[in-house]
Amino acid sequence: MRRRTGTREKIIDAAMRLFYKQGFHATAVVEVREAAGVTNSGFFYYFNSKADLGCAVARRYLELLRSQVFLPVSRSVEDPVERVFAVLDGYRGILVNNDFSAGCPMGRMAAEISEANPAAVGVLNDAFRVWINEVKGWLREAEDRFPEGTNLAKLAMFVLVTMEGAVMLARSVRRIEPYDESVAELRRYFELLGDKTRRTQGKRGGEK
Amino acid sequence: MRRRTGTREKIIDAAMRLFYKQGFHATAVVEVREAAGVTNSGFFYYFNSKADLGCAVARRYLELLRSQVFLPVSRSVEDPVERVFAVLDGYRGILVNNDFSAGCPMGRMAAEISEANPAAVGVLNDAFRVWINEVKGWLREAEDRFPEGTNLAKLAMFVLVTMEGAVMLARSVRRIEPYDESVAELRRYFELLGDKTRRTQGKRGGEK
DNA sequence: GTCTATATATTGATAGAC
DNA sequence: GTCTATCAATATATAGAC
Repeated sequence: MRRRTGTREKIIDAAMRLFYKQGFHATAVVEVREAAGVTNSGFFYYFNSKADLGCAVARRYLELLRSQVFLPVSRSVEDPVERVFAVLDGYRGILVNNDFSAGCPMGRMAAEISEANPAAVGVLNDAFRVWINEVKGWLREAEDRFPEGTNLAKLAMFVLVTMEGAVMLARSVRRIEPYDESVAELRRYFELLGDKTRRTQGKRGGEK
Repeated sequence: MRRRTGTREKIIDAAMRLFYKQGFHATAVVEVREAAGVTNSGFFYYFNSKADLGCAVARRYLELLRSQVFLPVSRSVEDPVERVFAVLDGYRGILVNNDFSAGCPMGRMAAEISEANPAAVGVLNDAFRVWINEVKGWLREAEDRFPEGTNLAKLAMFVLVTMEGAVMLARSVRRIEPYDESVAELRRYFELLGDKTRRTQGKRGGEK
């Protein structure tokens, strides 16, 4: 892990923002280096290629997953199941705060570069694994609220899939409703599975 | 609606295939016109710009939705709820038949061009609406299998969201499991909502 | 309506001085 | 490690003959 200051970091930072708002292909290297205040050669001193930058950005997404997505929620929300929905609420915030031009950075990048940049895809897939695993861990903390034998890994993956699909649709129609309604359906699924949690309750949360 | 033969149609056809396998930005106009066997000027005689082509392709997706996705399933599957899952199985086929380089053409395009090409986005959003509406219609045929007051429009949208998210993840990891498991979770949700349909049954299907 | 030829702009990437 | 200058390739798009 590298220091957070420095030119290289500034480039990754700028790229990250541009990529998740405009997409990878739609963003030129020039835009990135201008946003970062770096000269052209400066850029290619730090990165061999645009694909290389893509990898670095993917790795940054993976890092930020813990510090920006999961850790804050872990600290602020006690109930494990409510943590899951708090994470989903975080992605909602990204949508509305960016006027629906950005959703899930990882999902957007994965949708766009799947085949062309195998290295970056590998990192993104690691990130998806981390995402699912974290949610699975929370669900396991509350496993007695789900039916015997419920596959929590698959359920966690389903949460990710719901989020990604909902983000895509909401972004396309530029309205939050598809997102909110999808989360509501997911919530209903959880309830039908037996989870009785409600936003204020937390009968077994936080025992970690 | 235009004739299916003719140069313009050949271009749209070629573009459609390239776009949903490589993406819109990653596909150059040259590739499209070469795949269509059309000269460069020939291309720009029929389309004002690449964005224009994007619109035409989106419109084609919308057309094909009825003829290629919903109509065949309507004819071959009797039970309305099973029709929904038969459609999902169709997208599964796209994934595996293209070795995970293609999933849902509409979803891929929507994820990529959201802001840059408002006209195409409009068409895609129409297509999403048609998709949801068709599924909603099927669910309504089986509405007595769901709890009183179930919002079938939202449920239909949730099916779309699940499919899109699952396609994205399966495409990224190049494995079918995330897709199959997501559909299984959706199936479980339907069961918990009260639907008792099974692949062979159809206790109330096809009364239309 | 299709061809050849070409324009123009932008792209990703390099060379070499300081 | 950062600068100026520049490359070669690719991109979208146009002109004008037939």
